[in-house]
Amino acid sequence: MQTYRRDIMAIGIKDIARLAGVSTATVSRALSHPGRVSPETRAQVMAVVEEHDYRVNSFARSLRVRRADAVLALVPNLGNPFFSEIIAGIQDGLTPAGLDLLVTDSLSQQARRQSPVTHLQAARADGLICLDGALPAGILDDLAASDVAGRVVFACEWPDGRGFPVVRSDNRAGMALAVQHLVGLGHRDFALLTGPEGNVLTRERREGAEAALAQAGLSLPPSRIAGGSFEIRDGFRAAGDLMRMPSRPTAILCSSDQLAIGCISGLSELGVRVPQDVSVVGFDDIALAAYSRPPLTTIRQDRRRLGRIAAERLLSSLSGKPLAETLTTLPVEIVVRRSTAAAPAG
Amino acid sequence: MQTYRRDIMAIGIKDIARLAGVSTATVSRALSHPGRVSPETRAQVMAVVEEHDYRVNSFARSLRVRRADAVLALVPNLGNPFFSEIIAGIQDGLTPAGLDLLVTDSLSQQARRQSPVTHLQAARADGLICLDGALPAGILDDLAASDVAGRVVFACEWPDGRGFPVVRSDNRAGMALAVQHLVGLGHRDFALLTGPEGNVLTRERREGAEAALAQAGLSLPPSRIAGGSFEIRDGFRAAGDLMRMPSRPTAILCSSDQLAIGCISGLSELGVRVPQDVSVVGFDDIALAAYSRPPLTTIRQDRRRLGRIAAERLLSSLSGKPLAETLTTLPVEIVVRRSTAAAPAG
DNA sequence: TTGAAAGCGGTACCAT
DNA sequence: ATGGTACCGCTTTCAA
Repeated sequence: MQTYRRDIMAIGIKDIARLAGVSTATVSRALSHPGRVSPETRAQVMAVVEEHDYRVNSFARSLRVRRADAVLALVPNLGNPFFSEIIAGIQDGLTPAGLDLLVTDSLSQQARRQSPVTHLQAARADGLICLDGALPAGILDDLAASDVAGRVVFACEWPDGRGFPVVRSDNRAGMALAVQHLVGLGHRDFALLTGPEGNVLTRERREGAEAALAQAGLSLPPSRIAGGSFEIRDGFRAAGDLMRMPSRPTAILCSSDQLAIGCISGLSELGVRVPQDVSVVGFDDIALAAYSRPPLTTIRQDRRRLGRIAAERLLSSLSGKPLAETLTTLPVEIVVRRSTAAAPAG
Repeated sequence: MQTYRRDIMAIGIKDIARLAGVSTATVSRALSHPGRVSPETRAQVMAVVEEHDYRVNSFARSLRVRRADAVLALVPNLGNPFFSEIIAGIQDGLTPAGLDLLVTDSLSQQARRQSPVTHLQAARADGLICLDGALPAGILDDLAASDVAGRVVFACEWPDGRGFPVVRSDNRAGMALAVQHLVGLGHRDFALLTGPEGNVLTRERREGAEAALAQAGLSLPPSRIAGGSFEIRDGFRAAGDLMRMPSRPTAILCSSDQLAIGCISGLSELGVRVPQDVSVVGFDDIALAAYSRPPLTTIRQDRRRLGRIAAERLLSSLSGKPLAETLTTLPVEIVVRRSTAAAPAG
């Protein structure tokens, strides 16, 4: 397909060996196992290495040691800024171990009619961190295959009942926090803006909300559930739908900050005041949450930490240590700002 | 450093050859140059390949063909969601060519005391797309070295006077658009919120604003220039600084949407109404811009397209075609929403 | 059209 | 501590 090739021949280990007056074996050792070489030899070799700015050809090395020193992160959609923090966290976890990060999104994988498993099988990556919980069953089967086992961890999202290791935020507890906050403020009429149908986060957050509501003796009629994606525009649209109903909710639980911001925007357009008329709470605590108007009350999940921990889990799994726990649930907290207030009297 | 290795031995080309009753050469050809193999042989080989889900070991292949089929994207900061659209665009440009995307940020590169050049020299990537215009001079020297020439393109940001190929938005024209819009609305008192000191975008946008202002017979006194980063919190802070001044601006040009949103947030806290008291315009048109309160008037740059074009430029440079132009400047447009209005009488 | 075999650039075993 | 060398898995002449 491609026809180019690296033009110039980079300097190789043989050149270094010749220049330093030692064997290639010694150069290799000086570089990878400095302890196994006499200090003088090492110094000698390193001098030549520095002088010529020699770099080990990573393919030759990987071919020999059967290791890529790279991890693949699979994101549902690269264009979605929500994932950037998690990716940054993954990078944080990988960097100390000297591993590289490969990134793709599910969309372009499909475009190439490839599965992320290809990368593992083709030895391009040692492991996979998957941020997409909605992979097709066929791909999940591949991922569960023995030759790939122990090289995959899910982060943030995950597929159900597959037994993969997963690192996630405590989505249920988060929604419970939101409900309790609102109930404490006197709210009784709730609505919920959900994420996409079939998404685990959608389900967990909904169930978390329903459970907490039930505990307060409240419930969520189907007519009070709207949404269908995590995106702003759907929050905007849902606000209209909700306000058009005969009995209006006084509190809206949103499954993402984007949804919440869109919702508030929609409410404003309709002349509904937040938080005087209705309170809204988000989920995620994205950077903008503190600066939207009004500043958003939301559930903070530490996405960077989530990414880092996922990377660390994968790394220890790769080095053969069995994971202490398959399911790691990170705590969340509520950040009360000004999009929530006491329920309007009446 | 790492001690793990891929546990199982994946099936190799020799196995396929044996199973199909042909030589490895034929298997290789059947896979890479189907035309050079008889239809029967090809079918025979492909059957075995499919059956065992065989994948070419990419390292062995890359070692042999001296090509990585991967491109490295260097982002200043992976955690910054601003870049995700560009990355997605790069992916768009790479996918049709079958190339993989490696991603790192400048921060973790430094942490590893590596330069992106290492990836190129170590043959891990065929080319580099750099979104960081503020690389240290030493690294830029490396990038300019002959053995790396033609394998680098800058996108969005770029270093000055180095002659690297760059793909960017028309930052000056964008600011000019903003100024003209505001001048048309009767504004005479401008302020500018800039990005970080030393950043090219900061400079281009400032110069664009100043030039357009000059053309309208207006100017921007130093006291009316604030900012110092593209981030929300600095927009928030700058709003305070600006409003504390004896003579207040009626229009604030922001070098990013983040800055604009922070600024509006800060103004609101001070009781200053947008757009009745002051108009503010952003730059970028991020997804949230349309949904902030008030919806943000801003300069739209097509970040996805920018990424895609950068990838395409790199690809053609890698395949030896000289670039038609070193500097590619993409058009921007103004999106008028509701954060701008006629200057208050007075 | 097909096969034999020589590497690609390292690493690590086995001697010394 | 060091060197010789087989080999990692694939691609690509070169011959047949």
